[in-house]
Amino acid sequence: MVFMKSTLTRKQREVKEREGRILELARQMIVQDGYHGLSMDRIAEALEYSKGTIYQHFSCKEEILMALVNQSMQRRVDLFRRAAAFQGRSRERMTAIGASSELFCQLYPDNVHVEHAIRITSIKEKASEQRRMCLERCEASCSEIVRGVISDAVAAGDLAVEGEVGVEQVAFGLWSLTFGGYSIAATSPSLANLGIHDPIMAIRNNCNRLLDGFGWKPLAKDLDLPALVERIQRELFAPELAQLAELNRGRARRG
Amino acid sequence: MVFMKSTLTRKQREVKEREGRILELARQMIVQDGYHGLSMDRIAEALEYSKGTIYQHFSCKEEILMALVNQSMQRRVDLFRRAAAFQGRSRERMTAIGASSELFCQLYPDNVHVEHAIRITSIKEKASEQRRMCLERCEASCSEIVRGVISDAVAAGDLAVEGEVGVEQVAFGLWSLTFGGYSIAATSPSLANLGIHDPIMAIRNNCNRLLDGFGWKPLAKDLDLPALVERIQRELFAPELAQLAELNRGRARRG
DNA sequence: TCGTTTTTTGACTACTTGTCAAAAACACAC
DNA sequence: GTGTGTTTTTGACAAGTAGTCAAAAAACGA
Repeated sequence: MVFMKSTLTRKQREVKEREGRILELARQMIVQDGYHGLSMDRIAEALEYSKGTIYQHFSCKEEILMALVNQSMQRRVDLFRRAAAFQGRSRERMTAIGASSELFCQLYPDNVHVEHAIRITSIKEKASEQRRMCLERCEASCSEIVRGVISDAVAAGDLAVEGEVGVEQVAFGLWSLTFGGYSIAATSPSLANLGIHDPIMAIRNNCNRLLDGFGWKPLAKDLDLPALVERIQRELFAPELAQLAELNRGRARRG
Repeated sequence: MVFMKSTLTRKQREVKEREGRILELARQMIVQDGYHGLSMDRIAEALEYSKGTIYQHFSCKEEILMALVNQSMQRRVDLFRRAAAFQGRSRERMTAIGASSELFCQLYPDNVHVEHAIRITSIKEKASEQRRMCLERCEASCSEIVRGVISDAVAAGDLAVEGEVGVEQVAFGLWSLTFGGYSIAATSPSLANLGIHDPIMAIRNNCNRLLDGFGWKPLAKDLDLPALVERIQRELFAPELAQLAELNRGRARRG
């Protein structure tokens, strides 16, 4: 076949669509019963295909995990990129990245579980080179975007790096704080008992304290952060906010 | 038997000793191949007991995980308690807790993996009420110790809490930063490529930046932190330091 | 030495991932 | 429609898990 009516044959589209359904179901399974709840047998049964067909899409369980995490990570990179392009001072741009991170975690709450899963077992080793590279590229992109903003801050004289503190130190601090915070929030059911009722705001606040500690100007007290975040959301992430509102409406309806 | 020669019969001691061997082996398995590498069959085979005997000690895999984590957590509580008793200003005492945390992670590096594992699958649900309670008590103890020092700081006027910032907020910040930092350090092999060559020092530095951001006096710049940490280690954790040195010597010899 | 209690065993069930030869579905020429 | 070659789908199969339980073995007490 030299040329095709569409970019894909009917069959190919069908297969693609099935792949999506597999991933969707896998995501649900992981959310419900954790990594252990993900079973190739049950996927095949639920989708009314034989196991062999599922294995034609994903050569092992780990491939599904990696596909899921890559799906999310690509969206995260997109959000980060748009955030870093925010017009303003370096600290405002970093606030935009923070806002995009919050949005990401709210839009794709399942992702926390999946990301946890790939960090535990030796999943990366079993997955294909291709999928591993994809994840690495996404992570590198995120890291680079963040470090870019930090470097800009240094260049603009808003942030002083000296001695032990380097661009990487700041990036690692933010990464630890957000990754740790969201992980705890997702896996510690009794966080409210410990006095944290709004984890997202708590994490946002902690990030700002950390940046203040690094002396990144303007300091939090010199910014109207609520207004800034509101503006960022409005200017950069209007579609995502609408999507989130829709999602919450659906959740409220369901229970 | 109304009274016994020893507190335990010979048989009971034998059983206790075996339980220790099971846990030791399980820990090794988890370190080597992650949660997936832990197999009841293989434990039985390696220890030359039948599976049934292993199941007499631990009714399921999750019980082993929980036993391991409890083992570590009890040691952590002990370290935290001793750290909080350090004589000095509130921030110095918090530095002592930080030092104890560093020590803990170095003495029991396997624990990071185990703690990760119990956070992922629904292990807590499957484990016995007893073991679950034990873990909860340990976590509560750690949290309480940290919050105690923070409260003391507030009472002494070294730290101002107002508005959104409460004692819990500071505690959550430190928890996120250390948990996240050590998790990333343990599971991201390429951290050095990202410019972080000494994760422990990086995490320590970040914690101090965060506390500076909260305005916890004396600020890092007004303290001789290296000297303080050295003093804390010498005064409070001499035995653990020796243990660690021994451990490192062993590691150096092996590889 | 013998009966009783406790401990240990390994075959068993029910599940998992992953493979692969054979069967079914499909595409296409005539 | 019919025949033919290719692709896709299937489900029985191997090899490995967790956990159970009746029966065998060991320990104990008299």
